[in-house]
Amino acid sequence: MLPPPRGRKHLDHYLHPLDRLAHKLDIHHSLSVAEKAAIRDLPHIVRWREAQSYTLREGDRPDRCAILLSGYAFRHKLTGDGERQILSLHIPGDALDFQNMFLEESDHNVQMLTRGQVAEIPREPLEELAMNNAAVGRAIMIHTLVKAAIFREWVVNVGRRDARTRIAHLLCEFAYRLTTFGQTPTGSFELPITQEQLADATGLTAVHVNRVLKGLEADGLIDRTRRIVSFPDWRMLRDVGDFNSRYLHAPELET
Amino acid sequence: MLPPPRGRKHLDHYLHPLDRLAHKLDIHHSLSVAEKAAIRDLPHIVRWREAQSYTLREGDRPDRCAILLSGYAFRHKLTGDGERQILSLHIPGDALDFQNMFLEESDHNVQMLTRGQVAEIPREPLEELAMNNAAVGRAIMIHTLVKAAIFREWVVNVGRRDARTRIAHLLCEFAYRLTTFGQTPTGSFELPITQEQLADATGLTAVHVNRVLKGLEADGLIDRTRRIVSFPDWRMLRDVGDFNSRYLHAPELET
DNA sequence: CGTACGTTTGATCTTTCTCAATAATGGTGG
DNA sequence: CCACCATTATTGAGAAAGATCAAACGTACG
Repeated sequence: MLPPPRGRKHLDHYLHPLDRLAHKLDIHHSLSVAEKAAIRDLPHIVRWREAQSYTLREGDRPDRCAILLSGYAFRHKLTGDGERQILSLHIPGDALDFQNMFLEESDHNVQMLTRGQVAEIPREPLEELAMNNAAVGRAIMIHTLVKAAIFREWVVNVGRRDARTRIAHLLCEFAYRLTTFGQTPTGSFELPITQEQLADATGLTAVHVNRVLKGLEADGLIDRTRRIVSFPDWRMLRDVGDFNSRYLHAPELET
Repeated sequence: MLPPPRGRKHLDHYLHPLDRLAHKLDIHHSLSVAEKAAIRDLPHIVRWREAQSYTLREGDRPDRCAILLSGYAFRHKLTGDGERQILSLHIPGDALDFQNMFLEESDHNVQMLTRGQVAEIPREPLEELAMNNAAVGRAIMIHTLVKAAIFREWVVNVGRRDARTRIAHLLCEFAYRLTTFGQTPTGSFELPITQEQLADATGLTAVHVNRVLKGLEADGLIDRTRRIVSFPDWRMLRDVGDFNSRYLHAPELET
């Protein structure tokens, strides 16, 4: 699930871009072939985005919704002191801002974590489809509600868990979502994120994140190569991270 | 905005119960008279709920949605260690679980903070109205999105603000929501919440909350009488709490 | 091969937590 | 209205998780 190296052909090349979205919505609320086709037929533009580039900024009033097709993105907000809190991590197939269909002004930022592709759908036709096609509308509502459930779990994570548990939980969530919704084969997972970003996602400092990661590694819970993390023992990490997947409202994982 | 004393007539007596909901939805997305009437005509049962009683429990699969009519409620989740994190506070007119219309299993608990009334609407007719009446559907979507925006702000609050700012922010949010959506006259606000609940909402301990509250009081930012807090200087508290109302997507306040 | 960015480590400091005891408060029954 | 009980608030002392500061080390990439 790493972003494609520049210039190399990516698997996605063989899929229609919006199939990613249709597939993800379909997992929570199954859609007919016609409904999936209606999604695929939405007008859209596919763009490559560089790492760190902004998809959305606080205060913007965008007239389109972005769907992440490849690579990773994250959502964040800044405090008055300029401190950053990362609010969510996004994987291919995620809608980065369905919110824009209904709220005027964005209250947060969305930024690419890695290089990747984004499909931009104009607000109007997407909204029309959502309102006129009951199943699609329902699927979008469900997607939104699951995102809200994830925000709630993040409040718990940051508010009531210690550093080690917090980081383990974040890693578990990411792995779980990748396995359930992504094209990733089961087994090992990777996350190209800096320790500073990890700190901003967990409400810690980069220095402390570093120490916790080393601790998890020393205990055999994670393996690290550069900015990439993999998990040799899912079940153990899940226990350490106090991770229960109920809030993701997704099909159970085997493992 | 305190809950009505038992046995005394409450103002609400003179309103149709679901007007509260219609009014709140109307603020974010204006509804016609007919649309508001359609909401009012939804089948429902009004119940009194005692303080501390549960409206919804994690794991439940409810077949109705609850609307808070009077009193306050809160949403929370427990960690594996049994620690509680409060996720949101609710004021009259709030939908306590629109989520139930679309997701099977609840991933959190909702509990009454004070005694109050709740209207329960069966899932089916509510869902039907939402799907068939575009404006109502849109209004419900917006209500859901604003709730999600509030969860995001809570992640920021708990993740990246110090104790004093955190508590001041929570108080500001509550006051702002009451003023914007409630029937409360401007000026002073009250919140019947224990310090332990405040601690669970801010990711702190009750002891520390106590110290912070005394500090805020000593600095003239809040007044306290028993479990009730009021704010003599809104603007100052807003600055201390790093509070910016953008995320509430509500009309600006005068003050 | 030098620069910029990210990681690692040590030493020290602060906020916040923990534990424990005491004081208020609110509600209840008499 | 009063005494009693349970909950909540308050306060102090000590401990600890995590933050801060500062420096050294790696690595990627132009």
